[in-house]
Amino acid sequence: MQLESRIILVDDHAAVRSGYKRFIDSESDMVVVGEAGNADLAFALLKTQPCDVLVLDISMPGQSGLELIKRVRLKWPALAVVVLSMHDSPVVAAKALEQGARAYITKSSDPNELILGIRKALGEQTYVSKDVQAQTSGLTPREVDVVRLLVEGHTIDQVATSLGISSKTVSNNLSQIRQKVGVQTDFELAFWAWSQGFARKPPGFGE
Amino acid sequence: MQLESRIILVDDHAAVRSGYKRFIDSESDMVVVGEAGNADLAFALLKTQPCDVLVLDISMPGQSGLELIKRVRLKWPALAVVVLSMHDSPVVAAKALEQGARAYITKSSDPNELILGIRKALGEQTYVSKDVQAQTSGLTPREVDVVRLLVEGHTIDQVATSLGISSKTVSNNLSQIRQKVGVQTDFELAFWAWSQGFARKPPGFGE
DNA sequence: AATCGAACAGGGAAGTTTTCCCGAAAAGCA
DNA sequence: TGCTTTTCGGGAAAACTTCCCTGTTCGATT
Repeated sequence: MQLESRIILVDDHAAVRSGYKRFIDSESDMVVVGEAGNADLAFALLKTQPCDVLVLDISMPGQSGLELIKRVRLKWPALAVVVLSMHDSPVVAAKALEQGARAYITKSSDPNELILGIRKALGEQTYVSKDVQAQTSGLTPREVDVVRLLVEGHTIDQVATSLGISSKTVSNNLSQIRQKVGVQTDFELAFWAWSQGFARKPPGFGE
Repeated sequence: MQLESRIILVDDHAAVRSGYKRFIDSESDMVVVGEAGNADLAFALLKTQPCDVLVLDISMPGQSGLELIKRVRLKWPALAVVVLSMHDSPVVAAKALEQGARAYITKSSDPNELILGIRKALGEQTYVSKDVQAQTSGLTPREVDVVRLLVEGHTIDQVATSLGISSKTVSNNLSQIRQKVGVQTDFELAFWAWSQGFARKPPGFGE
């Protein structure tokens, strides 16, 4: 395995690509090795340029990103595909994942969400950006943050530190989450989160 | 689906079979529809008698139960197989599950463990009797009870009630369990338990 | 521009739980 | 029949949860 994960960016606006490119390249272990402005160019590029992750906008003129995913997955089934989208709709996200995408990130998300999505995709996990997850779960984006970190095995204090808020607030959040989700115990919450696709497995657990 | 699950019992001691038969038949939704004293007879019986669960001793004269499982699974891959065994060894249990058994129950277990194992097997879940689970997990049998109920979504009070002990004790047990397992939070414990095959999913969660 | 509602952060206080420590009864071995 | 492990729970201090309430911020109306 090489040091850096090679990424190809597909988006019809060159300006958007360059913004994301700058951001991705600033990650020490990721590098953008190619760009394309539409589905056909992307497909052609993939034939000559090996890469680890394909990041693509699903709404492009010409062939849609969704179709491109399908085409790409037929030829390179193992390639990690991360979808960028303007829409924060759970339905669209579900379609993308159904088509074989590993992550679905809205463009209005913090760019770090894209990085996180890429990492999850590289690790063969799936990821949906916070705003979309908030909708499907009925939680607020912040609550999504909290529950995600918690079910990954972090303590309340660790979550508080990593979010830069007090553990009192995290505690209050957790209460609210339990309320909204309708569970009594953290065990139930863990399985709920799991069934929602929040977290696959906490670090260090097999199967 | 018929009202009663049809069960075939395989064990070389007729007395043992009749003991288990009586116990199984006393369950309102289970019925023993056949018995066999060795692997070959069992195989022959299966050809003529449709059934839902095969309950068999793995240590029998002639062809071993393990080999019978393999043979049976080749011909009826969907049949639920529950293994009865004298050995409380995790290694033997693992071998049985590897061969395709859904449950592994020691003969020294409470007969209710067998019933539970049959139910889990019918539900396409796996199950290992408490004494074996205690060994693989490093927990005491009681702790296994507690963690099992908890991760299935019961509250501490519910667990206390259903075990007939005080919730103070269950709390103390849970602390001890967290300690032994080496986890900080209930979320981690949930996933640990899951990875150990303690509980599949709590009631009411899909996928 | 002013307003409204939702999300977010966290303090206070009461109540509950956890944790740690300990002792006693029961079970299980040897 | 002793010896060890397990089980059960009390007590006390520490920690956490819950409920309520105050402010702030921010995006969306009107």
